[in-house]
Amino acid sequence: MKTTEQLTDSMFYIMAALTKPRHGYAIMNLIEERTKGAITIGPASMYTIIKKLLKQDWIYLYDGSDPRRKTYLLTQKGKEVLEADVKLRKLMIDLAEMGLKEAEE
Amino acid sequence: MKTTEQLTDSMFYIMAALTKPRHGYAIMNLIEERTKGAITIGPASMYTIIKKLLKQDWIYLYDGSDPRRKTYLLTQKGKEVLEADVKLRKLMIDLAEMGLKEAEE
DNA sequence: TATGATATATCATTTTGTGATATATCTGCT
DNA sequence: AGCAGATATATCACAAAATGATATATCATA
Repeated sequence: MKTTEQLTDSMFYIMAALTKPRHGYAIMNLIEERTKGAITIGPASMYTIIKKLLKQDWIYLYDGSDPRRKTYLLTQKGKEVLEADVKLRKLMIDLAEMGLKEAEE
Repeated sequence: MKTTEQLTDSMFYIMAALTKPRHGYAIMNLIEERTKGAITIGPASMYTIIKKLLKQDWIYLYDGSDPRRKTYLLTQKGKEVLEADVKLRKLMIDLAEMGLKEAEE
């Protein structure tokens, strides 16, 4: 799938959680809670993706004073990328729903 | 990312197009058109994923009489999987939007 | 003082996605 | 008739992404 700059699902979920400063472990729990366990991101994925997001400058280390609780936050650029992604995702969801409705008739 | 049975983005896009009988090439074009080129799925991804969806019984060969135009359609199971996925995706989008709104204040 | 929760990290493997390429038909143009 | 470009499917070899397993260390509490 090629896009202007589309996020993978995991990236999306993590970035969606980083509109507020949070650390990796908190994000994992947040996602699990909010989706009632339907979506789980384990530590391997979590920290791998955080690294990637840092490299892209979509998130930054908000508070690293305590190495056991490093919080991250979206950069301006990251916020924009997330916003654009939300739009695209909404579009595809609308289309899927339209199709599903039709299919029921 | 572990989920009950979460679709990857590409799977989602393709399945969303298969609420009506369509063949691979048509799906590629449809996705490109509908997203104004923002999302592109090339032939390699397309036919690889179709195979996978067939194996999962989420789609089936709707009309294979013309080998140059094989149309596929969601199975009942596939429809259910897609519906569940739409719900999850909507949930995460809502959360992302909520966060983004907060972040602007 | 042991147990479970909190927290981060990485390696090796698996899973997923894709660029390149091949093949063949069909349509419209000259 | 001959050719170009669109239509359509397919696969291989590689790249990118995600993850299970594992390791490490701290903190709370029973």
